[in-house]
Amino acid sequence: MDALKNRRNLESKEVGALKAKGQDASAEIAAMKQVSEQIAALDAQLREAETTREEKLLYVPNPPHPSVPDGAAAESNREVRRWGAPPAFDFAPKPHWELGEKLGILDLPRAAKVSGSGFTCLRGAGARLQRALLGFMLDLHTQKHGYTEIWPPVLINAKSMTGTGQLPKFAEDMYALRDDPLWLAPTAEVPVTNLYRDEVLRADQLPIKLCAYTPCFRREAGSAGKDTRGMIRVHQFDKVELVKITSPETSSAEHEALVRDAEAVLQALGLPYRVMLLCAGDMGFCAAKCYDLEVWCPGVNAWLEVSSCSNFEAFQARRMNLRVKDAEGRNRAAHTLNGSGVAFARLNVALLENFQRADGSIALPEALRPYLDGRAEIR
RNA sequence: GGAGGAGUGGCUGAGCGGUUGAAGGCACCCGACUUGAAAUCGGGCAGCGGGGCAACCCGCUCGUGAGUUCGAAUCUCACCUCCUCCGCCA
Repeated sequence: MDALKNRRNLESKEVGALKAKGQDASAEIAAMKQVSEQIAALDAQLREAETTREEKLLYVPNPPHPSVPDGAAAESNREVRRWGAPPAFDFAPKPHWELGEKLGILDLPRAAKVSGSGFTCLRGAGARLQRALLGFMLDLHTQKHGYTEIWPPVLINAKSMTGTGQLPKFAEDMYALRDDPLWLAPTAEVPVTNLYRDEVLRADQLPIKLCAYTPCFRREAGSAGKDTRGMIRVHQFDKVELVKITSPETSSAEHEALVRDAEAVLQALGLPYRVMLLCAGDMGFCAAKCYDLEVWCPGVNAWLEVSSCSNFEAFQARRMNLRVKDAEGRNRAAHTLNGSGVAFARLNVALLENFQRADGSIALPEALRPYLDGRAEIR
């Protein structure tokens, strides 16, 4: 193939030289025409084979990191550590939907009227609390953890969705627009990581640490009937996301640090949680290793996932052609990581259920008060 | 949405069918001059993939993709992005 192309290149130059001298080159031209036809045929074959191969590769999941435990489902996840103690109540703790409704801060019936089931509407102090959480989390990550704040688009094209691994396999999990080839972001991971798609980064730019607040949209296809009450599993929720782009050498350490950054949110709010290392079977398609942060929610009597911190290693970087130039000047796939820091909906659940009092009012954590004009409770 | 214009190396900017992978400038690197620096002068300097111990060699790349041609940065078509003006609009 390359040899044929080489011949065409060389002899075409000769044709040019002959013509420049005013000589006849029709014999050479005829020969080259044949060569060009051969090249075109081979080229088409090669392209087709490569396209087929790449399409198939897009469906191959990321192999788990060696430190990931075996196992098919959540039962095999390993608890790594636990922080805080579940609160002791001298009354029966209520679930968040009862608390929220009584306080007039959560209006699920009207949200269903506007959009449908699986949507929430917060009101008054509930809405105000979101604004406080947003400021609190972003300040924590930008001021204490060294992340740069990003405010990205949330309507996403197919290339970006493929880059982070949502497409082509998970198209049915996402909302698509009817008239434009765009998708609603299921997580800020997509727009934020894809900011660097098709780039070659210098080692001295790394690690890149970004955080972003965005709404997130998920169809939750296939999870019908699960967690249908309240605001545990909804189609639209808000999230502060942490994203890192690192060299292959440092991604593992950066992953651990990212988990700690997410934990810092829960610690500052005083919410009891545990860190779970997911087993191979419970991890997503893209991750090489993943920790979940699960916060204790006494009202629903369950540990709820408020953050999922993944190291994708080179998986996403290869899909999005994101590379790092190493010391020898070679380009290698970067490593990408992300984790929620943290998701709002379930955080609300945790705040309401953990800090509820017998009379149905809610005590607000100290750390949030500067963001709430000093307010200490919702009642 | 309508009408125009533009996309070339890290940046800028020429080229508009035939040794052009691409002039010039800036930036950068090496060297000379200098006590040092600046200025000046000389030299070097695109990326990706493949082959070789190496000197080097080959292929691809001028927004993307198709096409015309023996040969395309240069011609044709489609798409994408950006800019200007009009309309609409938070």
